[in-house]
Amino acid sequence: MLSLKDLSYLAALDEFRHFGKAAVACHVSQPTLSGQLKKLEHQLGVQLLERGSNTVIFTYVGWEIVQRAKTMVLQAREMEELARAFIAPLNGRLKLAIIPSLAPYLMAKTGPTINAALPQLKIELYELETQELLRQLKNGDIDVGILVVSQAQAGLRSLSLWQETFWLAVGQNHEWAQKTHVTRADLEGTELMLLKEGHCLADQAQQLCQLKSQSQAFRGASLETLKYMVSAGNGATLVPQLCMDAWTNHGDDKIAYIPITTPKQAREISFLARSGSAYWPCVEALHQVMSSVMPEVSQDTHNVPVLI
Amino acid sequence: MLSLKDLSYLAALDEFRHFGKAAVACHVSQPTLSGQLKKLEHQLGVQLLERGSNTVIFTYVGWEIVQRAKTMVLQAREMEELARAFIAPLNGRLKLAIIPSLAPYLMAKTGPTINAALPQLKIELYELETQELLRQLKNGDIDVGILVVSQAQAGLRSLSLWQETFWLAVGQNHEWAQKTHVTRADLEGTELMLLKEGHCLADQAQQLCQLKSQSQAFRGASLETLKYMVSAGNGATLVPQLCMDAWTNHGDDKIAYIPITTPKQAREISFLARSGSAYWPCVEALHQVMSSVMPEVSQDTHNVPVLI
DNA sequence: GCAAAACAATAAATTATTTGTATAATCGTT
DNA sequence: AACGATTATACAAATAATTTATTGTTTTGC
Repeated sequence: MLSLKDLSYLAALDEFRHFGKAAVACHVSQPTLSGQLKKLEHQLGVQLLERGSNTVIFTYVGWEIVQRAKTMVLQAREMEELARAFIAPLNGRLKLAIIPSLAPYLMAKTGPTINAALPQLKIELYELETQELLRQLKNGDIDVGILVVSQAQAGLRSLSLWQETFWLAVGQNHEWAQKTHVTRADLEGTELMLLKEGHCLADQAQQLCQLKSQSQAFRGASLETLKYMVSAGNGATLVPQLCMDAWTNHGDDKIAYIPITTPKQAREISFLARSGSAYWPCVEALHQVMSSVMPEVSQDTHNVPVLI
Repeated sequence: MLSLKDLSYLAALDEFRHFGKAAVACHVSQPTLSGQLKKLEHQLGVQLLERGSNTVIFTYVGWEIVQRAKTMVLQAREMEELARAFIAPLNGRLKLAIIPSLAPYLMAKTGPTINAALPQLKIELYELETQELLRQLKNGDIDVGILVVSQAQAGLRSLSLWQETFWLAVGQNHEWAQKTHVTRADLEGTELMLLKEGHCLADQAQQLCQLKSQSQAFRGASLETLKYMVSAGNGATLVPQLCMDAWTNHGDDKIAYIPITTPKQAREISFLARSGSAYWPCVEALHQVMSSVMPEVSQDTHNVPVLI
């Protein structure tokens, strides 16, 4: 197989038209360059040069070959250059997926801080439901996921980010609108509006309410949809804390958010990446930055039963 | 320096996503491929792959690199392909220069035969005066020359093509128009119209007429110009045989061509190429084809004093 | 002309690299 | 916990690249 080194010798010879000088430029001895070019000619099966004691003349094929050789040597240099630009671990490109019930609120909250702390890190953000997220994470389509990890995943490594409490959201005119808190017992058997199948939040809510199967008439495509349903007085839903924060921050007072106590309910948000991921330093850095922005986890929620 | 072979290993791994299969495709053992890719990563200073026992996932840099690697491997193949197309010696491109007093007539006479006999040979034709022709021949700007060789040239090899006799061309009304022949003695001291300085034909004519120095009022830029001068009755000139053949073939009867005898005068036309030329087989083939087309050299012109 | 210099080719020894075989380690699966 | 599939490692063997020293030409300078 052709060797890039030999091609670089050829390119140097084209530049200097002198074996000795070309050899110096390539940091090798003259016999090396001479011999390797002879080998190259043998490999290609054509005479590239006419050698005179005082002249180096390229044949027509030699000229054609040397042109291509130069571009290939250049490409090799560019390849090394490209790699060098990525040596710093946080200069890379990270494909990050987040579950839909978390993505917009988490990124809105942490995005600016991430950009400030890791300006060189280019994040490609995906919004994927748990199963698809795990699939893509395993086959390399994405590099990191932020999701609710129910069980240890083979080949994946996790880093816990936060415990996110659940709140009950009802319209202003809802019968529970004035409640200061609800208990888990209150919720059992209650009909909540949930997200479509596949969203882990739906599973979590069902588990919380002890519902056997989902016979709900309405299943929302997104939390934003559910928000409009609730604010219009159409029943209640369960929202994660970040989502609630985002809504209340926008001064949306058509919805009452009621804390769930006795016991407080939460889901554990984790980073997940492949065990051997080259991006692990990246993941750790990102984890640290995000952690610094997350609200304190109240003492109460520690060691609560964590939902899947 | 990066190795094309390693890049091909990387490309194969991208194709199969499996070290073992990629190794088979590259005709090497799995540890070889494994080791060389590790070396490649070390050379580039970046991790190209995430290795799992059941997965091969390219990092972002790895993906970028492998794309470039594929194009480079392809280019190498194309380079080999290109060379292969030139292995047949007569498939090349030959830069041929001919002196101006010969070029148009020689190519008109031999061109069709050359094309028929060597259809794959691409000839780039140049028309150069002797000194410039030798210079370009030596530095490789051209590969073969057809000219009148006065003396052996260092580093060049010649092949005799033909001895071309000279004829005296005069207008129909010239005092010599009815002569059946002229002798060398007749010409001595005669004023002939010659080509510009640098044309070897001018030197040859001067030598023939024993003129000390050129004080001619008119010196033609080309034989075609001289032809018009002569046909208009403006004196005489010396033309080489091929030129005369071409003219008479066109039925130009305003000019009388008078053979020069006692002794017959001729110039030796030769091929000249660099001693180490890769095109020598080409030159020989071309020489043979051209020879077959040239007029027979009459017995008389053998061993005549050959002009420079 | 002849000696010296310049240049590339060659020879032989050394060093570096690539490769293969055998084996170990890892991970997921049963 | 053992197995199967897959990749990594160790080490020896083969291959290739490189160097120094030398030779053979050609050019140059006297």
